[in-house]
Amino acid sequence: MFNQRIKIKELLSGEKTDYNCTVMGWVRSFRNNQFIALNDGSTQHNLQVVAALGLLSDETLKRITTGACIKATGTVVASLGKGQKLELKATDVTILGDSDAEKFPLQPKKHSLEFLREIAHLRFRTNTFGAIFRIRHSLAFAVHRFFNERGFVYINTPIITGSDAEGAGEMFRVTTLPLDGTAPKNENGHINFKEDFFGRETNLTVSGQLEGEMAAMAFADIYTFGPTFRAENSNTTRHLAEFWMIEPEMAFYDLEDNANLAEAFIKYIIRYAMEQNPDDLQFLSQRLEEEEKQKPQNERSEYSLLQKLEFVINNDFQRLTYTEAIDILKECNYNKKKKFQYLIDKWGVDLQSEHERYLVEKHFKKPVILTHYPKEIKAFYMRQNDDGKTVAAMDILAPGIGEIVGGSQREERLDKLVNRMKEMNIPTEELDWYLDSRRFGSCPHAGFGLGFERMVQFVTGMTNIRDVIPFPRYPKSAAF
RNA sequence: UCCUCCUUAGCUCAGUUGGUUAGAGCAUCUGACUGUUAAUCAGAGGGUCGUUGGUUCAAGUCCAACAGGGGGAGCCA
Repeated sequence: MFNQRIKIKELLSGEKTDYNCTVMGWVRSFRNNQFIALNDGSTQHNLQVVAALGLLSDETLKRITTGACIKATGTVVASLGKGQKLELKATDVTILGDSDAEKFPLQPKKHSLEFLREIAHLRFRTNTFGAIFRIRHSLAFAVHRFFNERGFVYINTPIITGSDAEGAGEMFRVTTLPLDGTAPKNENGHINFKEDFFGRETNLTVSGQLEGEMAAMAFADIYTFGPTFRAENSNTTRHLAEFWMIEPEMAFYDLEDNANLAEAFIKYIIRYAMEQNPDDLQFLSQRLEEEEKQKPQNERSEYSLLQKLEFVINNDFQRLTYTEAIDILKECNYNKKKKFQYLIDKWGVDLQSEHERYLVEKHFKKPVILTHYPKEIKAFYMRQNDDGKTVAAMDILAPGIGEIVGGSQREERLDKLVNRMKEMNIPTEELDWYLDSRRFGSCPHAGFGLGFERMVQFVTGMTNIRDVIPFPRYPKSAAF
């Protein structure tokens, strides 16, 4: 009966003392041959297990090492020491799993994030990653809660897709055909995918949006939350080859409704994490402040992580159009003094990250919702505005992260959609099923995609996206 | 993919203008101490200086290529 254990979070949050219980967890440090700092992942805090001198054999004492898994039974008492309110006065300590002190890579000291990334299978056992993944869980849970409260239907869109016409990025091929050159060929000498498992070319999904739109044409409000794959050779702190994306799609929403939902959604899940994980956020906030102290003064941020989150949930996001943004950028000192690597000279250019950062971090100092982009730099399915130049697109830019949401009102008018697809050389035959939604009961609708890891980055303050997903996948890396 | 920086003990780092036997803290091991908070004190072990090639009387130190990592850019969420 292992489940008679009490979780350390529950034990430490109680006011009650002088009762017997059993805890199980992993040793963080062992001081003075008496004091075991024990963590079971339920909370940031360790439980101090006190094994009185003489209670345990020398042989057992030697096996209580950093990383070892133990079971401790005893009495919960008010602590005599200063660092904690409660502690467990042990009557018995059993070793469940040894951890060779000479080989276990984690020590009771600070490790670099780079080193921990190399031992991703063990980094869950550190304070920092414990906090990150408990917060990640809360955010994921809050995603479902938010949409459920609003009557959205959770739709699972396919991970293996047949459509290769979305143009959302490079894709990973899915096939069971042999790679040694013996794959069946057709009369042109190309590989004959009719003989492949699915009888056609298939890939891992780059977005569930098109399928999501089909469901929105029946349930009105839906969302997806699943893994997404991009085979781009991106080596940055904000890209992964495998990441999780949330894509709501709403019938009877225009661009403004869409932006309102996105803003409310982001604030809701941040607030939920702040309520559920105050200790974890406090820890990460302090950790960042210490890191900031290493930096020169002018590079330090004005606000702590907690202050930043507080500010975001209590203030409106700044909304402006692409055209307004270009005007601001054109007139700003950075542009005039040629501090931008890419100078803003004319309407129609795509914004570089330096421009997005200027708007968000220097000019407005808050999250920004940019709308009405030129149609040339956006996807085919976005609704064309009456000016003939722009589409009803919407990007949300977050300080320190950049684009966290990309969305739009969708083009619901069949003729306009087909024309745009032809202009952009997107084969309409491949997406005939998608066009059916515009043939049969089409309606105004909108949606967006939110990169879950980028959201976790924003809330935890982690600067590298590889540190907010348990086992990151990126070019030349799929260990574990 | 491009630009840039880095690679010295298990970890974090120092190592002078190229010059004898490459150092520290933590970790590990041995011992001491025992209400400690990354416990403390004493001692010990631990290195193919990322790899390969080059320059030189002499390379951890200079040069080149490759590998791995960080940061930035592009692609985007």
